[in-house]
Amino acid sequence: MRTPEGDALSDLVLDLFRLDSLLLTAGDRLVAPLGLTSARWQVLGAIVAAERPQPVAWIARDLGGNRQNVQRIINDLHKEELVAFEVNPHHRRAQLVVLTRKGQRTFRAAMELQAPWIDDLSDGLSVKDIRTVHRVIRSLRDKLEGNGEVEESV
Amino acid sequence: MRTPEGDALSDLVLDLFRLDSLLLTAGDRLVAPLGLTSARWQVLGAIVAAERPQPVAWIARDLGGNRQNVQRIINDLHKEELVAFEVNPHHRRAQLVVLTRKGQRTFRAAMELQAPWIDDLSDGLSVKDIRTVHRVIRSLRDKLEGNGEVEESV
DNA sequence: TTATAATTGACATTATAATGTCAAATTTGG
DNA sequence: CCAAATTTGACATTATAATGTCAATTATAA
Repeated sequence: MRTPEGDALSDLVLDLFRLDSLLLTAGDRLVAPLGLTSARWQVLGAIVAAERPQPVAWIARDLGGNRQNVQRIINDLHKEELVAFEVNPHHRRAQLVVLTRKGQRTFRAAMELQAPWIDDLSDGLSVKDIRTVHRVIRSLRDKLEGNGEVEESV
Repeated sequence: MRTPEGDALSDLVLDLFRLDSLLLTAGDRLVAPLGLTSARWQVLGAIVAAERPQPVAWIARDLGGNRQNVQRIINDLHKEELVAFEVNPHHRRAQLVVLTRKGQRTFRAAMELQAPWIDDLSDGLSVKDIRTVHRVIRSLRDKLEGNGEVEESV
């Protein structure tokens, strides 16, 4: 009915869902003392990771999340003064999102909490296997992101 | 700051989140014609996977989801006559959840849609690598589920 | 048996996420 | 320069998920 690869991947998917939910919950617990959640942490991370300040819609695209939700999260972060908006020379309405001092401190604190936690979580695994996992995950991700775009050759 | 394993795992996590969300969305699209969603499909799967009919709370535990949400989903499935409740000889209130004929047909139809889809998704990957991924995922899952229970030896 | 704790479904409330629409602003193509 | 398409943030609505509480029921232990 299915290929051996399809079977193996099928077996994997449910555990993947479960792991995802466990990671989110663990992340929530980890950074709760900082007033963060997994979602907020991820948004801060996307802002840090970007080379230059971006408007909300771009950050949402980077995250693969939907625009309105990311907007809400960033507005929340703004209320708590973790991010600020800067004038965008290229767009009057779409302001650029940057971390405030407080935002930088909070993000750094989160990463400092993360280090021992992820070290412990990875204990017993080999870098080689983790890389294999990463490669497969990326491959699946890429395949799913190429939304069946059958590009018409002009 | 982090071990090499911790670093590698860190790199992995964000892609894992993204993949998860892509898989859920793809699943939603796949089974939408059947009136299902990823969440409903998963609940049906848990009912099928269990050896014997279970009350809602047990299914929720199997799924690692929260009880109230699973209850809501199962009530929805009940309204659409995909599941039915049976008297539980061991508990007056906690009825046993079973699939109706329609539920069985729908679940089977979902799996038939899934087969070619997952075959295609797994194309290009080796069973060996997929199994490695599964093993690592399971290991992480187990570690996160053992909620720091420092069992006291009596 | 009795009392104490744990489980379970129902209900209510809140939080988060997803979807759709709109007007302002920008970009694109001519 | 102009018109059409796209992007963007704001807003509203709905859907889904999470959290807390309660009474009924069952399980456990004394």
